[in-house]
Amino acid sequence: MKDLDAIDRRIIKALQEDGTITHNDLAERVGASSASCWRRIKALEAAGVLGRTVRLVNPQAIGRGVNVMCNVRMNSYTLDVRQAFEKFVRDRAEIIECFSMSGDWDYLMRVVVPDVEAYNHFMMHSLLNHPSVAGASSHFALAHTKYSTALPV
Amino acid sequence: MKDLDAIDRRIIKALQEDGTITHNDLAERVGASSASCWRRIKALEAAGVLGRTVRLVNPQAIGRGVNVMCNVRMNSYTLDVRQAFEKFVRDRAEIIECFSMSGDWDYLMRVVVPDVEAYNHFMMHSLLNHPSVAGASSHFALAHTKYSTALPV
DNA sequence: CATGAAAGCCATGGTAA
DNA sequence: TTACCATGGCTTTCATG
Repeated sequence: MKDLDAIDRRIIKALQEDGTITHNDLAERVGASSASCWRRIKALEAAGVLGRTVRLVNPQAIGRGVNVMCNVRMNSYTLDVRQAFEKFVRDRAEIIECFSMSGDWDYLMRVVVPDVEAYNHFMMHSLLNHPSVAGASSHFALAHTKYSTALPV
Repeated sequence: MKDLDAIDRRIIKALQEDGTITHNDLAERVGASSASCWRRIKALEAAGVLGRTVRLVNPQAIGRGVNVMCNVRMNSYTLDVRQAFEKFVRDRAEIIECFSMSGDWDYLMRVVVPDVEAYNHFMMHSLLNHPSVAGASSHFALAHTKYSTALPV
């Protein structure tokens, strides 16, 4: 973990908000020269702090407005059972996020689908058919109150 | 909701993976001309399909590697109580995502913190002190199995 | 040693045919 | 769709504190 000064933090903050900002605008915003920003960005990339630049898409606009939180329990805890499930998770594009959890359930996933029927299909034909899965419990989101990709710095 | 042809879908897919791709590379990848890509992107932006371009940051590298899922229950269901809570959520940078939920709890939040102690502080001094909040239940993530910002198209 | 100023190259976005 | 052009951003150099 790299230690960051105030200007590094401001650079990270700006790039998390807008990945298209030019070095000149960035320089003005963070109070450094454009060349200095360039060098700092390179260093932050090399240190693994800054990752990919991605374009965000409006879920409603492409008919993926329904979010479901799905808790999953494994039917055993051997490495291969878990790895098989994690491969399944990686391969399914509708599973946006997945966490291995402490507590009553083994995994928590966020699944995006067009509608309830599509979720039913996902559950019945994909998830619950998977040999690693012992059970699942789903909760539908009523609204997406907040969504951010920016971590506090 | 705009209807998309195959090329639109490929453009969205590419931009979700790499927001820095040039129109020329994009054109080659999706099988259209660069000018055509440019026009389609403009139209997708105007239709609200394509949103911001953001830079992703490695949570571990900046000391925000601990994810906690926090279920929250309101102490009443009037509009102002909910709005006060949602403002709180927006204002706290460590709350990355928040959903209004069906089921036993009213909200589900993902909170990123440096360590367990910081989460304790967040709970005791911020969340549980909030006048809208009746109770909360937290679950720690052991691993971030999958994280994607790309919706299926 | 890192920074800021300056300048050139080149790739890119935008346009016209 | 293809070709072109001008804009401006990226990258390097160099002097400075």
